[in-house]
Amino acid sequence: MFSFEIEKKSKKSRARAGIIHTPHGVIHTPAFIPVATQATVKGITRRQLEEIGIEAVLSNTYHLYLRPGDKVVKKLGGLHGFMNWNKPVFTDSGGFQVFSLGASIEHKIGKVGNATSVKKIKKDEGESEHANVYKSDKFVKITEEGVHFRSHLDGSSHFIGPEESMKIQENLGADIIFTFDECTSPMHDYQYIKKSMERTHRWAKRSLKAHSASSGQAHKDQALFGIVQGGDFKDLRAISAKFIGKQDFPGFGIGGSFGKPEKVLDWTLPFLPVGKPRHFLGIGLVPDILASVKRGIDTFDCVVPTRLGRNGTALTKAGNLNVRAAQFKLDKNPIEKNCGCYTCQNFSRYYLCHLFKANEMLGPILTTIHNLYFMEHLMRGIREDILKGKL
RNA sequence: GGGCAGGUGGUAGAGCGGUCAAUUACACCUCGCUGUAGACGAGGCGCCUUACGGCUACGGGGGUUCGAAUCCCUCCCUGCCCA
Repeated sequence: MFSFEIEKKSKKSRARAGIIHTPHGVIHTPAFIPVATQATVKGITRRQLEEIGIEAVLSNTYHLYLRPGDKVVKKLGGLHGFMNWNKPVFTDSGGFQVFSLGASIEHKIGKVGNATSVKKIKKDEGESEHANVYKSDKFVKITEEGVHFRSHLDGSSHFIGPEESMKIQENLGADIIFTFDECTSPMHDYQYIKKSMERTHRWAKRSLKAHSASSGQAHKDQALFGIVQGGDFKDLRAISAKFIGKQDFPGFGIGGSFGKPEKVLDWTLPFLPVGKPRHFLGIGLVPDILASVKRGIDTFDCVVPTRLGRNGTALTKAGNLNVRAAQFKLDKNPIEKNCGCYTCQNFSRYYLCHLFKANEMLGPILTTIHNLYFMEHLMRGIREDILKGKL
């Protein structure tokens, strides 16, 4: 049921335009896949996604396992039935949460490891929303078997290893699923990242084995992508790409890229089979996307367009636009001139500015619509360029 | 006319002799978000200064004190109650 067809390979770069076929329809690549962590692209309805032209979304194993529970989702028709979305769905394996609930917090760093996004974790005085549950306990403990988690919802203990992740993802029923991996922190040293990568390789084989062994029909329809790790080290990336690349995966994910993603791709993509799709996990800044497509990436997922939209920043060709800024209070222009999105066709900056100031939920909704439209049309433009031989 | 209670930074509201340019919240301003613990988070928010520091401020005026947003007197104003 799953297949990848390359329509055109660029002669100017390693870019390619293709079509991913899944049991729930096709994805024209290169494509941006919006993130729908909790079985919803935050603030956006299915109709709005369809109007924008979104062909697939990416949900999350960890979050849905905790709530409402993967078995509940299965009972209600899998993710497609549950969220009434009959187009392709990806699920991340929960591997990213090993990082975002683990090293990201321990190292007190933001997800790209830069000093400006340092998060202050207030653990003792119940000052933050999450503090009262966790106190000083760690959220994550990693062993060879898998990962012991503490739920961010109620503090309860859980375990997810490769086999569990596969089972949960089978229940969720996405079209494209990922191996259980550990996404390492940029703050980790070489030795740790090497050790972690090797463990991720063993987990990849276990994921593959569990996936192949499953007798469920839903599982048979799922394409399991292997994930390459290796941090910010050229040799580790090469080792990881070679190892994962030779396993019998129908596609691949490149994870753990922080900072300068192009570099990681240069170290990785040459070792992956050309004919299989490559998904760049978590990457979605516009310059990164252009550079990545040229290096042979087919799909991306990233929270940036939706999170920025929700937080009042609109994507434009001229860069980020802070819709909340006082300068837009009387600005009658749309977010972006000549933008065909619903938001720009109907509303001005002054209105969006007001919605955000007034804390009205329509502000995040409209800005998210615009940002997703911006991304979708960016990708369509890129695809056109590849097909026309311009990129 | 009498009796109470009050007048603090854009707003609400702490403080009740020094550690007060003044807790906190909201508002306001700026910025940040890369496989979503995120409709979140950070910083700023009297005036001058890059900073050190200086200046003016807790209704007005006067006083006590080494020192007052804090105590006293007086005036003005607000609210409630009684005439």
